[in-house]
Parts: sequence; C-alpha cells; structure tokens
Amino acid sequence: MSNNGSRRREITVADVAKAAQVSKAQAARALGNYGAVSEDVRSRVLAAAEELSYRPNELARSMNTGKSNTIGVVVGDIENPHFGLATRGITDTAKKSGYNVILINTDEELTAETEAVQVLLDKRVDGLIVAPASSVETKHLQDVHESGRPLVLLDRKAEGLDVETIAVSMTGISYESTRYLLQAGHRRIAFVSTLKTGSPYRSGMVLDSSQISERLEGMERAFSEIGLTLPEDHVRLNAGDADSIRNITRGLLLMPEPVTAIVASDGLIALSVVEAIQELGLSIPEDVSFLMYDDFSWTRLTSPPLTVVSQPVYEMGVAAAGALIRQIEGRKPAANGPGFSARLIRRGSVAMPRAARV
Amino acid sequence: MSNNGSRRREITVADVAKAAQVSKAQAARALGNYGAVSEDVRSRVLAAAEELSYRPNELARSMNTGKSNTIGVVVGDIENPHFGLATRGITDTAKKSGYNVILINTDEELTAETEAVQVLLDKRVDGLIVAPASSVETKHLQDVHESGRPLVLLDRKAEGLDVETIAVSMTGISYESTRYLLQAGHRRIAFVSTLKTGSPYRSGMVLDSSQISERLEGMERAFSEIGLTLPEDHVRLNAGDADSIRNITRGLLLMPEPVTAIVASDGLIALSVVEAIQELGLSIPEDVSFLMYDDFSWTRLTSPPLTVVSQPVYEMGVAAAGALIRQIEGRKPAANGPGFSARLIRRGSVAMPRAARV
DNA sequence: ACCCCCTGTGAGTCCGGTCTCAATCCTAAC
DNA sequence: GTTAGGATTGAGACCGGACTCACAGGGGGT
Repeated sequence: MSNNGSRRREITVADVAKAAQVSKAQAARALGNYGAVSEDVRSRVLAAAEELSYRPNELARSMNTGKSNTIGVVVGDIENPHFGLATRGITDTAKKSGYNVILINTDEELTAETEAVQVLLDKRVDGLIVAPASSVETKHLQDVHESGRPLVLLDRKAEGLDVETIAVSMTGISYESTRYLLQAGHRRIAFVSTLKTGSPYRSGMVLDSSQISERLEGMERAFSEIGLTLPEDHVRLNAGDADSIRNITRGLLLMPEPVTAIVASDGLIALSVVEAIQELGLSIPEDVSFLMYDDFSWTRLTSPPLTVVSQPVYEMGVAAAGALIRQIEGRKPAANGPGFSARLIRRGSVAMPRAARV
Repeated sequence: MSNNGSRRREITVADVAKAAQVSKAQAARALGNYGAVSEDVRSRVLAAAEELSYRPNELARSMNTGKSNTIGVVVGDIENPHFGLATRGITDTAKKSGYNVILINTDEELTAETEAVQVLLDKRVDGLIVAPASSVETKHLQDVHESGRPLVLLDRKAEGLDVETIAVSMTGISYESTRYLLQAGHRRIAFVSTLKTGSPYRSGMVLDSSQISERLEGMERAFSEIGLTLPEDHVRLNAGDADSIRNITRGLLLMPEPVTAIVASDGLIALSVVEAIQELGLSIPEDVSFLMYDDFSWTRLTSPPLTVVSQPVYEMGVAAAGALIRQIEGRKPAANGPGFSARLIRRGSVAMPRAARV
C-alpha cells in the first residue's frame, strides 16, 4: 500500500523540473538529451528523475514527434508456424532498430484485414507489414500506400500495387517440384490449398493469392511441357479446417482414378492430409507420394521423412522488417538483393507410383 | 501523386470543424458521440468527416483518456508453437473486446524481459500478460503490480507475487505420467528441459521456472512412492539449441546404464530428442520410451504416434486475456474457475523397457 | 409576463511531452 | 571597460483529441 494515496499520478517532466528546481524546458532538455544544458542542471535533473523514477510518456512523445516507433504486422494466423517464424524474424529485426510490433491476425479475411490496417493507421504506427489475404482486392493497401505510410508486403504480391514486396517467386520451384513428380512417373497429381474461392478451380481463373497462382502456373507449365494438362479436378482449393481437408484427401484417394501424389500448400494442410492418408491405411510413399510447402522440423521425424519445398521464412521476416524500417527512416531501399528462393528438399515421401512399378 | 503537395498533414477535428462550419468542440462532440449536438450539426460534421476521410488520432485520444486499448504480451518465443497458440488465444480475445496486442519476445532472458516490460509501460499499455522467464527474479513484475497496472502471468507462477496467474498445475500430471512410466517398468527416466541454470541439477535446488519445479516434484514423488529416487544425473537442464539437445540425448542413451525413457519438456526439445534417437539407430518405443509436453498435431504423425501431456494452451491464452481485460475494466475477477489441467494422452511411444521384457 | 431548466454552442484548458523564441549570462577579444 | 557571440534558461506555443465552463435560446409552468 506504500504506493497508494488514491491512484498515484504518473510522474511527468514538470514534476522532475520542480524537484530539480529548474524550468520544465530545462528538465525536458536534460532528460531528452537535446539543446544546451549546463552540467549543474543536467545532474540535478537526472538525480531528481532517478529519485522519482520518472519515465517518459511515449504516447505524448509520439504525439509531437510524429513517430511511434511501432510497426504494425498483419498476418493470416500466427498459430501457423509459417507466420510464427516470419513474425519472429520481424520482431527480432524491429527490436534491433528500436521498434515494437503490434500484431493483428486476420484469418485471411479481407474485412478483418481492412479493419486491421485501419486500426494500425489510427494508432499511428510508423509503418506496416502485411501478408495480404488477397492479391486482387487491394484497395485498402492502396490507400495506405497513397497516404504515404511505409508499407511492405510479405509472402504475396498485390496486383497493381507498386509496393516493396518480400516473397519468393513460386513459379520456378513449383515447376521444378512438379517435374520431379512427373519424372517419378506420376500423372495424377493433386494440389490442396486453403485458399478460399467462390467456385471450384478452373484453369486460368483469377485467384486471390499470387502464391497459389504461381504454384499452379508452375505445375501447369511442367505438365504442358510433356504434352499433358493438369486436370482441374485435381486442384482442390477451399480446404478449410481439419475435417474438410480430411474429406478432400479421402475424395482424391478414393475416386475411380485416384491421384498418386498430393502436394500440400502449407504445413497445416500437410498435417491433416498425412493424417487422412494414414487413416485410410495407405502408406507414403508406397501408395501415395507426398510433397509439401515449408520445411518444418517435424517433417524430418515422420517415416519416411517428408519431401518439402523449403522457404527462407525467417529471413523473409527479417528482410521485410529491414525494408520497412529503411523506408520509415527515409533511407534508400537496399540494392534489391538476389531475392528469395525456395528449395526442393528430397527426402523420402516421393516414389514411383504403384502402377508404374508394375 | 494526387496526394502530394509536400507531405499532406493528417486531417484533424479542427479541419472537419472548419469544413462543417462549426466549432471544434461541436465537431469533436459529433464525432466522439458525446455531449449534446443538434441533428443539423451532427450530420454536417459527419458529412465533412466522410468527405475529408477524417480518422481520429488514437495517440491523442489515448493521451487524455489515459486508455490506449492496447495490451502488452511478453513471451519467451513466439516461434515456439506453444506460445504461438497461446498468443492466438490472447489476440482473439483481445480483439473481441477492442484491444490490440503489442508482442515482445524475450528469449527467456531476464534482462530482455525487464526491458520489455518497461517499454510497454512507457507506451502506456492498459495491461500486461507476461510469461515470466523466472519465477524467482520478479522485481520488475513486482514493480508493475505495485504501479497498479493490470498484470496477468501466463504459464508460470512468480514467487511471492500476488498476481492473477493462468497456469496448469504441473505436479499432478507429472506425477501421473511418471507413474505411468514406472508402471511400464522404467526406472531410468530422463527429463530434458531448456531451463537455464548455473549448475547441474541437484535435488531440491531452487529453479527459475515454477513449471519445471513442479514437474520435477511430481517425478520425485512418483519415484519416492515406490521407494526409489530420481537420479539427479537424469535431469538435464540447460538444453539450448538443437545441437546441445542432440548431445544431451546421446549422452543419456550412450552412458553405461542408459536411460530407458526420456521426457521432453516442450515441443522444440522433443523435435531434437526424437531426431537424435533416430540418428542413433534406436527406435521408439522398442529401444527407448518417449513422452513429451504439449500435444502438437505432428505428434500424431510419427510412427509410432507420440504419448504426450496435453495442455489447453489456446484456452489459457483466452483466459489470460479475459482476466486481464476484466482487471483493466475494473470488473470483479471471474469466479475463479476450475483451473486448467493437463491430460496424459497415451499413444504409442511408451512401452516396457527392453530389459524388463527379457 | 417571468422564471427555470434543458439543449446547443463556442472558447479555452488539459494531457505530457517537444520545440521555438527571446531574454539573460558569461567570457574572451578589442 | 566594452562588447560581440555562444551558452543557458524560462515562457509559452503546439501536437490532436476530450472535456469544463459560461452563455444563448426556447419551451413549459404559473
């Protein structure tokens, strides 16, 4: 109760000034380390501040410097290790430069994202890092950009928005991994993603996610290269919760001409797909080959260990934060580095399909 | 370039007021929805605000309401799925009540934690949720508490700090799972944790983490109940990065009298332990039994699926945020619910030790 | 016709810092 | 002994809202 006395008011510069017997202006200067202050005054002020355990009110400071030293991060879902790791890269980098991070989840909902961006702007963050839910609906991001607030996109590009974007180009790696599957003898290859769409996949349809578009483009290229086409029916979007993923997986494996390989678009999907495969009593890779995006540690623990497309997620987080801070501080963007690229890591989950083995 | 004109200043109430031809006070009232405002004025102000796309400056608002609608969350590492999930619970709940979350990682470093708490206080967050790195060094938390800022601890208790704490009691579940291992015939059971200590484990030593203390207490109780003691050498703390965990695991399994079961303190450790076991060419559970804390999805995917202690992590995040917001809003703490408890989920990674099977 | 009270309204203060500006000091150079 | 010029210093404006206060109208009661 020593601190009581009916809700103690926070200590302000004025209090410190009074205690040090100087003007508020002088106290502020000594505390803020700017302007000219005599050694005598400085030490008295600092002593008083110490004594009163004064702490500046960052809100007030932000208000008239116009800098909040805070950046906003808007992602689909931190629970998803992909974003967890990226966020770690962002916060580590931000902290190094003295920035804090406000984190908002959108569940990949456009309205949530729009609102999140608005809230962050209202809080006067110095800049934003957004993993856009849609690469097509980008008006809210356009607004941010036009307002002059620094903005960096993560993971996905936004159509027609000339904003610094940290993402790996997916076309190449998707082409490469599809070719890998085709060469192993697979022809019926499925792709499963959570991406929400109004209708089932049609080749050439406009997709909300540049990542997914690119992956499909890569797959189609690999198919067409050997004179085949990727059956639209093998591309399954709208894979939502664990149950729906399970159903999709069963569907793919129980149809008249079952797929012989499944590509999972992210770690969360992978989990449910593999589980569903196991439930069906099928084994990887004898009965179905499997390939997934993102190289999480647990993929090395299954038997067989899973073949994955590894992305430098942490590093991308670092890069996004770095780029944003550079923008905020008005420095030139770094000489556009080599860009990030993904790698196919061949472990044990891809083999020849049964049929091909005779 | 339409937005140019040398860095456009943000629109303020004053601007809106001028456009609507009313006083700043009236505009503020109409916008803030307080006080008395005639219908005429209200509509003119709202129209002007819309026209200018006015957005209130939350910083300014916070400054004189004393509320920032922001809560600070301080965790060891969001990359760790345990915290990822808890954070999700927190942000979901916070959002529902109109709060935002500032997230800071500490890497379980006390100095980082102290600084994090300070920064958040400086930013005038309305309250804090902290997963304390130490249950013993709690001065900085004590300070927060005494300053009157709402504070809720997550996952770990803090000694002598009378603060609302959301954590599962570990003693019971640890006792239960140890007994399970003992009954299976194991006597040489190892416990591996990242907890940093100055010296190797000695029974009865004071540990920084209440979670770990409790778990060891439970283990020791189970041992003593059948007239045995838990060998201190089987408790391995300071398991840091993947390499060090690998070495520890090798050590435990290659010593003259190797352990027959290993308990991993969290998911990150589990990953490296299992990997090390596989590298040694040993199999679970034939050669070593394995048990871990936290029930992540991937634990069902390994062969055999892993036996785990499942904790309601997401729900605890929800509860922590709920409790904090209740404190912030000055409402009575919820009738202290049943508390959270962990469950032992027996899957396939525990079996009789080789010797006992003869 | 007079008074009271309630609704509307604008001027101005305050939150807690930063920063401008003019006044005061002090010291070295003339 | 002056004086120019830099170092110090305090008063006060300002950031952008929230909120207090005094005051103007207008309707109802008597």
